[in-house]
Amino acid sequence: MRETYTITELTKEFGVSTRTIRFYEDEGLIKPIRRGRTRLFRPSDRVLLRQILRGKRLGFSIAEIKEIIEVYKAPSGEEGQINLMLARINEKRDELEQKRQDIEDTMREMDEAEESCLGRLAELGVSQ
Amino acid sequence: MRETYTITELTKEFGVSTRTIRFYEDEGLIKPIRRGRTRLFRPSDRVLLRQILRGKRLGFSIAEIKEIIEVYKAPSGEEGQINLMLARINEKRDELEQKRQDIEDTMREMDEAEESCLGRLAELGVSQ
DNA sequence: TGCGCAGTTGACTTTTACGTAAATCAGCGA
DNA sequence: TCGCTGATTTACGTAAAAGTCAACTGCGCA
Repeated sequence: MRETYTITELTKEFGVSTRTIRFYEDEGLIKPIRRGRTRLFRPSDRVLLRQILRGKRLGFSIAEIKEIIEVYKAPSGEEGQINLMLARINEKRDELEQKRQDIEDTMREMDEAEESCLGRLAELGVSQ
Repeated sequence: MRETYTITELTKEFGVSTRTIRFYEDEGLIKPIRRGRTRLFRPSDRVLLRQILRGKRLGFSIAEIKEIIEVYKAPSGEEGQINLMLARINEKRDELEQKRQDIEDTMREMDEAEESCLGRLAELGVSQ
């Protein structure tokens, strides 16, 4: 496992711009360490970036992704805090479940559209 | 099944503003009929609106949702057109599959976070 | 017939998530 | 020491997806 990554290494690996990565830092999503002025990304920053991009693909806003990332972090040991965190986890799970359902529904309609296309192709094949 | 719906009926049912619905019309996603100047939405428009909002929840842009809606519509009978449509369907399916995978991954991490929380709660319970 | 309400149009504004450009800096190989 | 390469900071720009506001219209009804 590498110690650190430069910003351009990460842009190449994930297909995003330096601007994007710095923007996520500004938003408080990642906190790379510095050597002088230049950023050095640890493996944990890389994991975070992967999670951020995953969240983006699912249509979560930066604010929502921030919330999700907060959830991943272990909460401070206090009982109230932990229960609050458990509640948040369930909220996020519900949102994900909704998205999962949306995907299933869309997939089903794709299947129907495909069937219809194949049916039409068959007709054309027969009539030729 | 109702014949038509007014715009406010749909805003209430789907929790969106009239501006939003008119915006989707401007973008060519729905084409309600008119009685004079006022819009009348048929059941098919309502179905379209449902599909649009589903697409939005999944993080598709209006342009992408437009593409998906095009896919639902049966293509013109020509063979080339139908094959093109089949290719598009598979593209969209791949995107959905990616999202599905992203959901699974996020769900798993949620589970881990929950485990960790429950573990901490157990520790607290024991030590009391 | 006058009022209020629901609907429409058009223009301007806002928020989010970056893109882009300019100026600056730090290391390093010739 | 020069110049290049890659990184940084600051600031302005922008596209998408609506929000907001103002002015107008038509209709049911008291």
